[in-house]
Amino acid sequence: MRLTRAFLPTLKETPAEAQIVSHRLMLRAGLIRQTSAGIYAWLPAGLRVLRKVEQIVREEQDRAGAQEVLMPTIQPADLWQKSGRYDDYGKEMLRIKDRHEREMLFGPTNEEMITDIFRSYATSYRDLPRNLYHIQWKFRDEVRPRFGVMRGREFLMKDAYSFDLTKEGSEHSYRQMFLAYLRTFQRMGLKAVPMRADTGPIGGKLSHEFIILADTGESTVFYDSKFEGLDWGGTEVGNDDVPALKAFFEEVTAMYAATEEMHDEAAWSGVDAASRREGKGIEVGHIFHFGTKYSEPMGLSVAGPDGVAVAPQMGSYGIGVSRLVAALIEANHDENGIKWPDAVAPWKLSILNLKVGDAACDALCEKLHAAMPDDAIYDDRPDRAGVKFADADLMGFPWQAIIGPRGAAAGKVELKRRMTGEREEMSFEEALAKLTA
RNA sequence: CGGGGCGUAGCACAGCCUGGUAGUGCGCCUGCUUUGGGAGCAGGAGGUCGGAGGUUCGAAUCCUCUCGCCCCGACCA
Repeated sequence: MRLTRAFLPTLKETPAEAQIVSHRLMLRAGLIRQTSAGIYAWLPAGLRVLRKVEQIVREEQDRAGAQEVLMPTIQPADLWQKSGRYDDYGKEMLRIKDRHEREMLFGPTNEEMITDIFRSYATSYRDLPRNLYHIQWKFRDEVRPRFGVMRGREFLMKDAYSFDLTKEGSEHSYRQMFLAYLRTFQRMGLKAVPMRADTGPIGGKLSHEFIILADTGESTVFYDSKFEGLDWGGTEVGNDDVPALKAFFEEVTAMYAATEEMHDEAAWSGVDAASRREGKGIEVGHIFHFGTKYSEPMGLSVAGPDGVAVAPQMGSYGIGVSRLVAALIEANHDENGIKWPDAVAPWKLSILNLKVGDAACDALCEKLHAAMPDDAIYDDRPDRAGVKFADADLMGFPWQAIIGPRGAAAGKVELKRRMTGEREEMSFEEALAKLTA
């Protein structure tokens, strides 16, 4: 993509409404545009990041055996009247009426709807277990939306729902998601720590929040430093290997991790002093086991092996996909802008032509651009070098190929790594090999 | 939902107290010079001052109502 043709508006100054760094950078780098309080339009660069985050989430859900569906944003009120939450949910639920005066709502979550859908088809214990998820826009009419997409009213969420015959089965489903979440966040280059959590209004007993560590995070967290070195991606635990997954889960949850609210000084003092860590974090995921809280009132039951009807055990598993985009920036930035991890960068590379019009520069840039048409932004604007450096740093492309008259004459490309600031001059071929490795 | 603040050009702001017909910087357009970390000079475009009503000869400015947005606190992916 040529910058002279792209819709990638950057701002030199920070819009007044933005308070936190991710919001400021998202506005300055042209990722999002506010349309009203807590509601944002996603511009090309922001949308590409959102899609990449979404895709990683999707792949790890699939890997864990969950199956994707897509439920609507608008739901009928009667589903919620059945579960009893229509009244409980309060003003946070956006209620609307259609032209026939039917009561509808913009879904804040989907327990009712998925239970209703599943109920229509599941009749036997042989239909269990199942785990269904979707990635869909939600709306919660927050009293005070703030921090950009970190706490918007409209947000993109992945929510999965598991159905099991027994409590033991449901706990296994829970652990599958637990591992999937650790893998998901790690793939994005984030350090995530699972913390035992309050179950809140959704109900149930078993619940964990996933907090990613970022110095600018809102919540204070206490955790064992062992979390920092763990590699979940390499954890080979089969989805259906119940004892192995249980052992894994118990090993991880045995390590101390708690948010301020759940912090236990007695247990904390039992952790080796040298590995006690206190930091800031952002909640990006939350998983719950809640038994028959929805299956019973919604009338979901299947015939058990003995022919007796059983209400399935359920769990729900959320990841704030749009919030993750902001969280990624909170965890990866400096004074010049965003430093996208490779896995989620909108484009892998920015090609900086420092002297548009110079035959050698133009030729080398075009050649590189042609080699990576989908992964590169070619800054072919007739602007000064400083402008291009500033914008490339702001937008946070993992690699910058800096091509100026001096190097270009010798066929040399200077590669800069945004994350570390390292720069190195090399031949075109070497550069291309590095970039496509 | 309680408390506070702000709406003036694409962005950041001044002007308002003390009414006299709108300004600065950045950005944008044209030209010349410049050219490895947000250039210089010259010329130019762009705003019914959030909206409605009122006071007044005259309202960005004073009054009333209204809409929107932001911040602090209680709640949440």
